[in-house]
Amino acid sequence: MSKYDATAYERPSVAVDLLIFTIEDERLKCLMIRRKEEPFADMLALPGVFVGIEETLEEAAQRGIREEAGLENIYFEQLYTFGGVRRDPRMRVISVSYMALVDRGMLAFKAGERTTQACLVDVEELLHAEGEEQIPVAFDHKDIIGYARWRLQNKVEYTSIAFHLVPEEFTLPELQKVYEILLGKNLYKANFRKKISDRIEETGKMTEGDAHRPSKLYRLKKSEDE
Amino acid sequence: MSKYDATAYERPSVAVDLLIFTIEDERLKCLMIRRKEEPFADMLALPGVFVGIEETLEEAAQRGIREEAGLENIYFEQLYTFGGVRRDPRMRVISVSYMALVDRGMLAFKAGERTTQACLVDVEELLHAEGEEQIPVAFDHKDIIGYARWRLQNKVEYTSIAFHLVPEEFTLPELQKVYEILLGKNLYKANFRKKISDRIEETGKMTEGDAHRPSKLYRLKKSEDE
DNA sequence: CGAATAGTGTCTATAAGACAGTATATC
DNA sequence: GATATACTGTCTTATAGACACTATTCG
Repeated sequence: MSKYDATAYERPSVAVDLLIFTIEDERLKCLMIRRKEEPFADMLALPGVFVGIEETLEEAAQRGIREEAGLENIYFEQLYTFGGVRRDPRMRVISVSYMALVDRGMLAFKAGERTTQACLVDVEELLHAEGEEQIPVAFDHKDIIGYARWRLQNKVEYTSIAFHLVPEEFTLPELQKVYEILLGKNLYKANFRKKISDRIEETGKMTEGDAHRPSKLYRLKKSEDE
Repeated sequence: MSKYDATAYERPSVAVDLLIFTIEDERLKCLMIRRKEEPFADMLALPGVFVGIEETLEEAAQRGIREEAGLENIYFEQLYTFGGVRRDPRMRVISVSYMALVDRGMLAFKAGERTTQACLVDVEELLHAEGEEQIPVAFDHKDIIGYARWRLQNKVEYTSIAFHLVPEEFTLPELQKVYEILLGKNLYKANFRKKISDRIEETGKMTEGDAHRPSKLYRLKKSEDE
């Protein structure tokens, strides 16, 4: 670091790309934007912002989440930094990706609706569709989503990250469904409950109005988390 | 991304900082450089290079490892990207950190010796020394090392990352010692062997010349790893 | 043979997995 | 009572942890 004068070098642009995940209709979805301009016009892309010279990476991510999704104070974490030379055909852009998780109820727009630009894209479809059905994705954003999907699956197993995808008060069947979606497999009720029992506490409330036995509402216990 | 013209913005510099870890004298050590210039003159710092405009992050990391440690083809992985606004008092520098692991035998310089600039610093000492004994570290590099230390401890538990810290052919007592150093606790021989038995294979060779029972030499089995 | 380190067998405790049963709403 | 979903008990299996024992080299 000491032997180079950075001012003499041509500098790349630094951007923050955002992966805002949620669960909708029992599917994992990612917030994406339909591009209006070249390159990749009319294709789907991750929302992102350039990092201001007086702004930390976290601040840039937070700003992006606010500007692109209208969200404040949601959970997010740095994912990975992508630095391929020709990721963006216009110029060199290094992209620090941040992954955010949010309960569907926090998102402003309604199911199916596409706001001016933003829409929720089914992650498995996007990643695994073949041939005709393949969804065109701009830049290297499909790779980024694939990496995030992988990390999410891993982190579900050893952290409480899944709790960010349900409301503050949730039922166990609801939470279990989120785990099943992220893990891609079904779980046994009894075992699931044993596993998470020490991370939750009862609210005293119950669900109402369903044509079957009501469910207890829980919340995440204080301490730990990630 | 589409609504901004990045060329209009002032751009940060992008550097790669390198954490090159090894085991020496049964201690985890990190390769560091004594700075000769301000800021932080005479303090220890992580080696690093600026990312060239036609160079991927991985290429920059690889180049740094070659230039600063004389190493080729060693294991490394991206760690985290640090983007605080005043990390470097001279200018805005965003640093993508890479963590490399190498067997002590691969490093050119001898124990205790300090090459022109490079030396091996005891990680626990650097992180936990208090008051008088505290080791002055430049920039936010102590935080970076602390983060790497934490990640290393986690990854030891669920990956084969520790194998990069021993020679290609190693004994189980030797490998166990590395695990103990990274985990910060002692392990039972029998249990350790059970746990890793399916990741290793015998070479057929044994250690020689010690005043006690010789030890079998193993190598990492193909497949998996991380 | 003693010192030193390498290597193994086995019991116990804890967690993961599977499945069957009971409970409580609405209609 | 039928249906639908919530919830619980318990057996089995796999894995982690603790400890005692045997093995092989040198001097």
